[in-house]
Amino acid sequence: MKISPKYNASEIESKWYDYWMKNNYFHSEVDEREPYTIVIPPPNVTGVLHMGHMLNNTIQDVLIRRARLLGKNACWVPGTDHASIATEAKVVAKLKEEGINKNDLTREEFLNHAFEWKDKYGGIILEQLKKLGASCDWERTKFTMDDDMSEAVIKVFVDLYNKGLIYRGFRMVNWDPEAKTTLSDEEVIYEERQGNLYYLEYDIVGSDEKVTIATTRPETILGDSAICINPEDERFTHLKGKKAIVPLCNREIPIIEDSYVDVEFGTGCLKVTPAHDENDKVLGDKHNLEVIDIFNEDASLNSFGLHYEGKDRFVVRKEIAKELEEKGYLVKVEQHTNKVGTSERTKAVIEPRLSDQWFLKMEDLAKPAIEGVLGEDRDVKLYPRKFENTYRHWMENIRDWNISRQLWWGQQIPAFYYGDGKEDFVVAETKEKALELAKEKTSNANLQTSDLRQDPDVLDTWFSSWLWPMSVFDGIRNPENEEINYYYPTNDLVTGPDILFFWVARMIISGYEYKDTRPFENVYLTGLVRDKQRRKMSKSLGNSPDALKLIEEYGADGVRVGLLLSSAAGNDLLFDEALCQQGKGLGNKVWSAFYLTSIWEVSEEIEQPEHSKIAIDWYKTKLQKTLAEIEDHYSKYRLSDVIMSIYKLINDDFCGWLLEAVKPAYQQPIDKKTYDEVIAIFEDNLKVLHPFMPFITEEIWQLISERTAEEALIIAKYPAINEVKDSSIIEEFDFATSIISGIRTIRKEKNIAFKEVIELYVVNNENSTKSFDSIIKKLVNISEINYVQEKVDGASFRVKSNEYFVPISADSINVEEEIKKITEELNYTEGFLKSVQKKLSNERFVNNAPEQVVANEKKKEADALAKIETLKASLASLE
RNA sequence: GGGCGAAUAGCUCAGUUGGUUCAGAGCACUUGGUUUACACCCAAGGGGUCGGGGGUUCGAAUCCCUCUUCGCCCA
Repeated sequence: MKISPKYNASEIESKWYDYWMKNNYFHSEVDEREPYTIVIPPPNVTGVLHMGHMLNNTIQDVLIRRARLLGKNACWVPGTDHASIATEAKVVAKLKEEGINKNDLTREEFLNHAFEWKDKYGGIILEQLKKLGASCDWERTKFTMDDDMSEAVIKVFVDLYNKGLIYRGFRMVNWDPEAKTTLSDEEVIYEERQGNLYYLEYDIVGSDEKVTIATTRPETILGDSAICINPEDERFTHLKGKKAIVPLCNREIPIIEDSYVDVEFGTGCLKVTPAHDENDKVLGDKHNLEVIDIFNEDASLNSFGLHYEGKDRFVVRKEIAKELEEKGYLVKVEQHTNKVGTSERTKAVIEPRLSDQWFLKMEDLAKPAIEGVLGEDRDVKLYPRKFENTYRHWMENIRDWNISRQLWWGQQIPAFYYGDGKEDFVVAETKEKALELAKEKTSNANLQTSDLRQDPDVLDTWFSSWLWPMSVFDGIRNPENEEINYYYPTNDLVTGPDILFFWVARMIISGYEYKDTRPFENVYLTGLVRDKQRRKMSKSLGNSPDALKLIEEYGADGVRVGLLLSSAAGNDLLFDEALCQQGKGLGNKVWSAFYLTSIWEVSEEIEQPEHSKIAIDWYKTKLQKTLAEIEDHYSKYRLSDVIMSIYKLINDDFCGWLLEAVKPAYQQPIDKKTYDEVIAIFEDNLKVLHPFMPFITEEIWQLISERTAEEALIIAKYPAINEVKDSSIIEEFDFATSIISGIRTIRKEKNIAFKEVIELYVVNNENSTKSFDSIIKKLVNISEINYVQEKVDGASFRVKSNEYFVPISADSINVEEEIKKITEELNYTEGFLKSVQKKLSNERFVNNAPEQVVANEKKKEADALAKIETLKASLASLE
């Protein structure tokens, strides 16, 4: 068959993806083989592919394809996440564009719009993953709001409630005034903001004294319920037991004492606003203070805001500062930098707010998950291990999880209210069951479903995704079904460290709670993808390359290799398109090597030449050694080292040395034995490379010979890995390459063209093997290698104590230069010898160092001595 | 403010129990090379006080102390 000398990625990639799909290689069914399972971290249903996904999913695909080649039953479950806040925000924005206000819609109408949106844009990202080559089992695609998935979520909620782990609490929560919802602590991003520190004077009741406090939020004085001083602080002793008057609203508030107050900060005197600050809330509870909430749900002021009622908090901050100044309460204003919590989704400044929420008690649930990861047997292993510390810190300080969200998009909380009392509700999977429970609880047999009002809030998205590894196999609803028993626990999880707590830790918690086992064995935490300036890639910066364009330009194979080349687990990846170029370069290299073999004419007539036989023997050993190395890297999840090893194997060893060694002269045929062996070796290389570059390897595999569907590369058998017992051939080969390098250097220095045949003379002090002579002769165009006892006139170089000579015409020999070169080498070697001997003459070294180390130093000494002999002899003959 | 981690070549990073991987890889750079598979190529080469200082040791990139700078998480 005629092979094109150039490789065209885009045509070939879609061809093979279709072929794999058609033959159903990605699909997995329960069978007798060992399973290998990965569940995808479900991307947001409305998301588009970005660099982080590309990295993530390439890693997963490498692991899955490798498992497939190793003969395991590989199952990669794809899917998407309903991402309640993000998706609802997008739908609200889209409706707004159409002139529709969410508040004018019923819940049902809104959800119809949302599902319409989801059906239209949902899953685009999964289509994009196909372009990358992701070999997911698409028949298993799940969505966190599929009916069965939602059922599982509700079932778990009810179960946890019945176990007494879910409770309703009036708590300080993070309130997003723009989305009008609570956020979990993890969804709040703290940003450093430049603000002001306002120093305000409060009058003291019944005296002319005043007290000055410092605050960053003057608008909250209207919610003040105390002034707090440190009991140790002598500056304020005189205020103990007195009362202060809040400016503007003229309310009297007590002056309390608590050691919580930092005497160094501000004036050492604190105003307490329990409704609007978490620490103040704690103080308030302790000292039994009044709670005065001055905000509406959009963070504008309510009636406690006096004449500021209805105005936004930031407007009020400016205006009230002005009023306070005019009325003489404002002493001074200082510049002050503080950390402000903002919403991850809407970017709005979050407001601590007291509200009714649902919470999950975490402390006891977390215990098995702490033991699982940090216990001695490391039931769940994190890669890289440095994240164990972060995990420990979080898990040991875990707080109850606020699982309710004031949204419509998501699983509605299955709590049903039948009255106005705080405890007038029941929790059940369906309204019918709820009615029964409510009848029981109230002893009112006349209750109707219409008397029940379901809690309007939905559950936090993570409350559905924490079940993901179980629920995709229906393990919650049917805990003993065949699939969950076969595929669960899954093997590897690949995700970013930014969701170690949001998601990974919670899956581990739910796994131990509901299956009494880990959800996965290994967690590979990838780094974040950053640009060359180390900035996080983001839409707003516009520094994220278009993923699909990259694939178009470099091919999916090239992009995959490019991404993995520089991404050690847990390290951020500084993305540079040049890496994709390197990936594409490897593809070209492989293709071009294949093209070379395709144009050879094969002859059964000729014998296998010596140089081919040796080169093939060497490569086979080298391959075994590299396979073992690769195995080791895989076991440590060091994929960038795996691809680097493969890169060097193919680029340097296979193309650079083996093919050069066996390549017949121009337009000469190659012997059949060598050809067959080279092709077999090529096939092994393709198998090793396949997980990283699935497309080009399958293409070449199928071009090498006609294959049936059962013989496709994607399901081929990975090369056997045998222990290398004798690696002397590799050492001998390395010695030969040093000789080849030496000759190349001489050719370059002396301007001897490659096509000019030269002779080589050797003084073989090392008594090194001659078996590589044929290869040396071929690779550096030498007519004859002559073994001699004495130095020969010409250019020279040394490998260990061996000396090599290339005779050249007398006028191009510069004796002085030769002497200088040899003298330098001699000086260096003598210096080296001296340091070695110094070590060896140190009694404490010889007595304390391990035998192996001492023996090695002795060998270094002997080698150096031999080399010095050679160099001195050379010098003597030149002078 | 609390916790965790990092600093090695121009860049990105390896370097496991202190000595056989001990100063390394890839990229970038410099120089030379194309009738012979690949210029998306090949070859040769330069380049680092292992962040600073101190200590332990026969021996330190590696262990300890300290300082500096940076990153991440949490409050």
